[in-house]
Amino acid sequence: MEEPQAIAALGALAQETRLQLFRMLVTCGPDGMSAGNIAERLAVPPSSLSFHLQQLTHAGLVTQRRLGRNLFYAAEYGAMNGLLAYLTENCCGQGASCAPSCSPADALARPSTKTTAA
Amino acid sequence: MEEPQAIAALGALAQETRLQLFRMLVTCGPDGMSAGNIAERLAVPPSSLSFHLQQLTHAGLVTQRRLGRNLFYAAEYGAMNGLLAYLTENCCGQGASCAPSCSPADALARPSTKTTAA
DNA sequence: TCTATGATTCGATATATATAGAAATATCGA
DNA sequence: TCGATATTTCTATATATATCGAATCATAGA
Repeated sequence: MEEPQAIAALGALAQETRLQLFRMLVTCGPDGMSAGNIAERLAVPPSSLSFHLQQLTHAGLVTQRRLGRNLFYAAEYGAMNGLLAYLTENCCGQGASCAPSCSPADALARPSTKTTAA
Repeated sequence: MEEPQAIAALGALAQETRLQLFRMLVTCGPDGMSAGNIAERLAVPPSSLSFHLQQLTHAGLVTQRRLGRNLFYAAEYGAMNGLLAYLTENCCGQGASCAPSCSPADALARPSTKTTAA
């Protein structure tokens, strides 16, 4: 992950509603959750939610998928994995051996992303 | 680390100047760097730098220490460690075994902080 | 105490972000 | 095609953040 992407991801998560939203999507797994369902659970007006979903999507942290009338949003585990890798590499001094890797969930979600992230 | 602290840390790092600043401090080690030195290296006006240092300090990511006329700022490895732990725990599904821990640098910088951070 | 230096705080301004109602768009089922 | 539902986009507004010159504060040395 490059610096601009890392900044985008950090900024996307640095907000209460979005952090809670992302955490919820993470627990939901790859199938994700519909926008309406999210709005209800988080008690956020639809238009506000849409704004936050857009922020997360633009940062590459969530993906969108339509199912009938519903739009399902799911956590992009690879992006979070990449962010963790970036932070770990830039926080632990130069030659330190820090083990980041979110491998279980990463493998669950998308095994191919792992190479690009680091 | 709790959610509000995590949000503060994420927000503090979600800015180009501050991310670069923090990365620089990380490479500097526990001794840190004087404000003037930072300002020169990052080519940022003193007042602007002061603002960013305040943001990072308030988020607990850096510490301040006076040496004569100079104020030295150093990376707080424990805070970054805590952030990584928080993100890892909230990104990797529920029961996944993700190893975050920035232990080498944490030990290098301040072995006592480890208990408070997590 | 006076002056120079290092750094912050103040103040003003520009820009970005967050909130949310209203209108528009997309899809489904009848 | 029409109405109902799901969701977004538009629009306005409030709030927060970023920038940086000028003024202020803190320390050291003469």
